[in-house]
Amino acid sequence: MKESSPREEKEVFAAYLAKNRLKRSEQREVILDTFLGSQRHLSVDDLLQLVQKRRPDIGRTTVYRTLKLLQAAGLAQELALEGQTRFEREWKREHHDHFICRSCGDIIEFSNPEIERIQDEVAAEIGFTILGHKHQIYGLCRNCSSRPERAEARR
Amino acid sequence: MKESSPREEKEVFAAYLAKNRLKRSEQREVILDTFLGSQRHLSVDDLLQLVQKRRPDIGRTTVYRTLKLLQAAGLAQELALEGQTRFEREWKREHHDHFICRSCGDIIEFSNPEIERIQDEVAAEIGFTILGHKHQIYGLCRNCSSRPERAEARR
DNA sequence: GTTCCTGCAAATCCTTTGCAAGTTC
DNA sequence: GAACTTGCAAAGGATTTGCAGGAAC
Repeated sequence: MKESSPREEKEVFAAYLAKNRLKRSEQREVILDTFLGSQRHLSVDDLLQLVQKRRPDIGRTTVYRTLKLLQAAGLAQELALEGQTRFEREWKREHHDHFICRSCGDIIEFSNPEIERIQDEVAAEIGFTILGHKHQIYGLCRNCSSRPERAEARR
Repeated sequence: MKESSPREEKEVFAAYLAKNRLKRSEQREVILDTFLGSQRHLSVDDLLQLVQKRRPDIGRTTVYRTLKLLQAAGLAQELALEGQTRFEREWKREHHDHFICRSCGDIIEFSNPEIERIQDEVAAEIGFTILGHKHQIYGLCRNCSSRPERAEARR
């Protein structure tokens, strides 16, 4: 499980900006820092709130725009869940998919080489070239499974 | 591969309406008919256009509302794709997932018991109760794979 | 200085909702 | 007639865009 350091990701971002003749800015730095500082699956609002704790004057628009840059730079990945959008770190992370708890909202990552392999086989059978995939499993996490009656109460 | 007849689905819808003390209407009939008449994966716009060929006075709002009813009745299922929403028939259809061609937009269904089985295993390992899942594989279909240069041109 | 950024407000896109008029039971 | 439906217009929520002022190079 190789995790890259935030340091490396900051360099990648700097390189990305340079290559595209874009400029660094205080805002972009704060947003990237905040994003890297949270290991969670953040919504734009989550990120905005965290960012504004440090710099209340940073606007939502800039967060949206910076997230686009992070995606283009390969640092962030968008997760389109039922009804909501989240972002997670992507740099040097192994591919993985997600379990999503419908009760508490928890997101659990998983990866299974078997599934990937079968996927490739099925694709090969129909001559399909895979560029990416989304595999989300919805249900109740362990905690919420054991408290079905009050599941919603656990936020 | 057991396919139910439109007839059966119409009865199911009628029963659903009756059970919920809702009323039948010309509009609902036309929308359901049109929906059943197309074996494709329809967007709301697709459906609206088809519906309006028959009854130009049926509004988009009614299509939205009727689709909700069809989902509630178990006749339609929403497919949340990257950036767009589609609807497909659900009644008595076996569970399946989708390949989506990013070039021509074609949607190919597939199902693989192996994958489902592994999925269940992985879920069991972490005590997760599966309620549903979404497995979408994006890429290029056979046709578009073989014409990479002009892929976008194929609509 | 020129080019790029930022935040705001306004614009989009997709979907839902309020409401008055029309239908179904 | 009471209850439900419809279509329109308006409202919502999420995301993008135009633009004038501000920062980076």
